[in-house]
Order: sequence, then structure tokens, then C-alpha cells
Amino acid sequence: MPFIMSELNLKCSCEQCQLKTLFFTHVTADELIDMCEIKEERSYSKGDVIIGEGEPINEFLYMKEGLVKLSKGTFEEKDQIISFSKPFDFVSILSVFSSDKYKYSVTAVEDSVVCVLDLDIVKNHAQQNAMFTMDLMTRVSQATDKIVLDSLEIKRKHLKGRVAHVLLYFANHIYENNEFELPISRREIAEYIGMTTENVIRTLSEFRKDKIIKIFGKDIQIADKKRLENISEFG
Amino acid sequence: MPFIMSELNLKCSCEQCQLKTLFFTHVTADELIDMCEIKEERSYSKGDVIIGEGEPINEFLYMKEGLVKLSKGTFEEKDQIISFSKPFDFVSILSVFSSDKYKYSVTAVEDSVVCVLDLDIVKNHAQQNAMFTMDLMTRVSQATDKIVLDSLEIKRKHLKGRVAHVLLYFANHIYENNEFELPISRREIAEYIGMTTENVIRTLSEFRKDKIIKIFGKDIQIADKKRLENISEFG
DNA sequence: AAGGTGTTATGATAATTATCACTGTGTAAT
DNA sequence: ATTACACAGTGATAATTATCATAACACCTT
Repeated sequence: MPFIMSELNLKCSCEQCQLKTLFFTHVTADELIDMCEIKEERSYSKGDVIIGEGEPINEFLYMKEGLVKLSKGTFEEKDQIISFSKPFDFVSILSVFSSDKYKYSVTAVEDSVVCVLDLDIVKNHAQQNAMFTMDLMTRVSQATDKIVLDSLEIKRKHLKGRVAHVLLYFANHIYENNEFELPISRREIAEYIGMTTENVIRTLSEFRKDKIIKIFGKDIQIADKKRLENISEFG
Repeated sequence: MPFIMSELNLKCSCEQCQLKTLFFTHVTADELIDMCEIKEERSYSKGDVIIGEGEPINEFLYMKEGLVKLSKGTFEEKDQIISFSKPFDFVSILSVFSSDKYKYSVTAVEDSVVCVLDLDIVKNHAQQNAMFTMDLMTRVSQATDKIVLDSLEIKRKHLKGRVAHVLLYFANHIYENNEFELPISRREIAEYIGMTTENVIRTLSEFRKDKIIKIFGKDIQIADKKRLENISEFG
């Protein structure tokens, strides 16, 4: 086992890789090396489109570094942002097992590195190894669950609550820090929470005037977290 | 095989049962009979709570007859309706494979019959039969995909568009008829589309005045579908 | 250096939606 | 029969949010 592990680490060295864990737990060592051999890492710059809506699905994507957004275009020019994926999340949660074409786009909002596996190979493993598939399904379900819950959360709030929600989301779940650089524009926040850009900006300004946050361009510092949480919950 | 099938039909006689298909396609005949033996059918009256939010998950539910709503309570008394499940849908799509407690409630909005399987037994099959699990995952993904897509659709529309969307949803996807009895109250429509009850009522009245629909209490007749579709799409 | 483009920002006004208030209506419970 | 209660409906008003206009600024491109 130790030998195998060091072998693996040559190709799959990411400590926290859930994908590796998933394979390692359920797949024989030989197959595992195989997966690490065939996986490809792709780097993207902020703004790059990783997956375009409507493209055929033939790969399985996994976040290694950075941050991406999942979005859907409307018949107007406005996009709707569905969710964000950070390292060790499956990017390919939606559509991959339910359709042959992506129903959403994936775009890098930070410089990102993505692990790419051929989908047929993943499906092959899945068809042969039930425990692996069970585990995969659990993770897919958890991810979609989060999306649905988050969407409900946002839906029941007003403008201010929604903006507060987004700020807390980045602080708590993405950066784990009350001070961070916003990876997205005000317009993208608006697309995420379903409000207009102007109102997002106005709300941020208001939070600044009320000394709840400090703003230096894209840099945000949460100064009064209690109050922000209160606005998110009840405002 | 013919013998087996007739055996099965004694216990699992529903022609269109996807659950049976799922088991039948991937599980040996013996196991299949087993599943049909152990499944339990439960009947509920309109208004009955089938699953309460927070309850432990130990069963797998499948719709045989009727219509149920999936909803989540908020800290206020207002509920949020997430989706509806009709015959041959999995009710247990959300949470079942991602949590040990239901994050949502399931309530009958019509008299309903639900097929119930012990979740451990389903999971056992899933852990032993990869093709079965793959298939299950595909269906689970398709169901959650629909929920996310529907939620985005509703989100990008205004009041009138949302009400039109709901009417078309029931006409096209649930009843497959332009005339139907609304299974839910105006308040529940409001909880589904995230607007107030008064505004839902007002909008329905307006549609009636504009001769787009006819209303006789709960009975709705879509009189001008083109216009309703137009409102749903652009209004 | 000049021009174009996108982002942030703010104000005034219009549109949309919520809230409150009140009226029925039907139905279940006592 | 009478109360209670949820539901349907309508109007007036308040609150919320969108739209339009304008400006400053950064960042490309040429």
C-alpha cells in the first residue's frame, strides 16, 4: 500500500482531492493509477469560458484551483448565475448524468485549474463499481441539494438581505475570511441574486455608509458581521 | 420470462411504473419479485403530510397516483413550494442520498398513492448493482435538473409571467389539458412563485378580464393559450 | 494621446409588488 | 344556529425595485 500511494502521488498529488479519494476508496489500485494517468489538468484565466451552454458533454470536470461560476443565458442578454464551484467541488454536477448537452455554462471567475476525466471512463467505472457510483451519487446529490437550498434562501429575501447573503457566502464559504477580494463584478452579483446592477451597487454603498462593510474597489472588508448576518436573515 | 412477468404483475401491476422498470432492467428476476413483495402502498388524502421536514430518512418514495408538493418552511409562517411530483416521479429525489434527515416536507395536494420501499433495501441493491445505481443516478439527476431549471425560469419572470407559467405548467405537464381543476390554493401558487396571495388573485382576475382564462372557483380553462404563452415568455 | 468599452456610482422617476383593510363565501366544528 | 376559520376577491396606499440618465474612472486598443 505505501508503495502504491507514493506511485500515485507522482500523478495525483493533491492532498484534499475528493476525486482521488472517491476512486481510491472504491477502485482497485491498478485502476486508480489508471485514472491518475489519464486525468488531464487544464488551466484557465479569469473570464475564460470553460464550458459553453449547449456543448456536448464528454468530460467530467473537477475543481483543483480557483473559482468558477455556473450560469445560464436567457433570451435577453442577461445571464443568470446558478452557483459557484470552488476547489474539491465537482463542476459537472448538473447535466452530466442527465443530458448529453450542457444546459449551463461554466466560466472562470478566478484563474482556475480543473481536473478533466473522460466521461466515458468515469461512466465505465460507475457501471462496474456500484460502491463507487453510490458514493458519486451521494456527492452529486449533496451538491444539487446545496444549490436548491441556496436558491430558496435567496428567493425569500429582499434586496438588502440578498446582498448580505452574497457577502457572507464569499466570506464564510469561499474565502473563510471577513476580508476578501470580490471575484465578481456588481453586475454578476446582480445576476446571481436576481436584482439589477444599480441596486446592488446602491445597497453596497448603503452598507458602507452604515459602516457594516468597507469597500476599496473589489476589496471588501466586513466590519460588522453581526449586523450583516442580521440583515441577511431578516432583511 | 412470461411466467415471471405474470408473477410480477400480481404484486406490481402498474403499467408505467418506472421503479419496476428500473429494478427489472438491472436486477435479477428473483430480486425483482422480492422488491415487489416488500413494497408497500400508502394512500393519502388531499392535505395529508406525507413527510415532515426534519424527519429521519429511512424510506424511498415513489408516486403511483395523485399529486404532491415539496415544500420548505421558513422561520416565518410562510412556506416555500419547491416542486410538484406526479405519478411515476421519484418523490425522494432531494435529500435521500445526501442527508439522513429530510430538508423538505412532502404534502398531498390531491388524494395520492405512494409506493414505499425501505431505503436500506434500495441502497443495498444500489451498492451491489452498479448499472441499477447508474440508472437511478441518471433519473435523480434529471429530476433535480428540472427543479433547478424551473426555478431559474420563474426567477427571471415578473408576476404575470410567473402566474402564466404556473397555469401552463399544470395544463401541459400535470393535466395535459387546457381545462383543469387547480389542485392548490391561490396562496400555494403564491408560495410556489414567490409572490403574495393578493397579487396572484389579482393577476388571475386580470387574465379573466382579458379573456385569457375562464375561472370557476378552482376550475381553470385556458381560453387563449397563445397569449398566455406569450405572457409567460416575455411578461 | 485619443477613443472605445466596461465598471462603479448616484439621482430622479416610473413601474412593480407588498401591505393593510375590508367584504364575501363556503365549510367544518360545537 | 352560530362561531370559527381558511379561502377568494377588491381597493387604497406604502414599500420596494427597475429604469433611465449622467458622470467618473480604469483599462484596453490603435
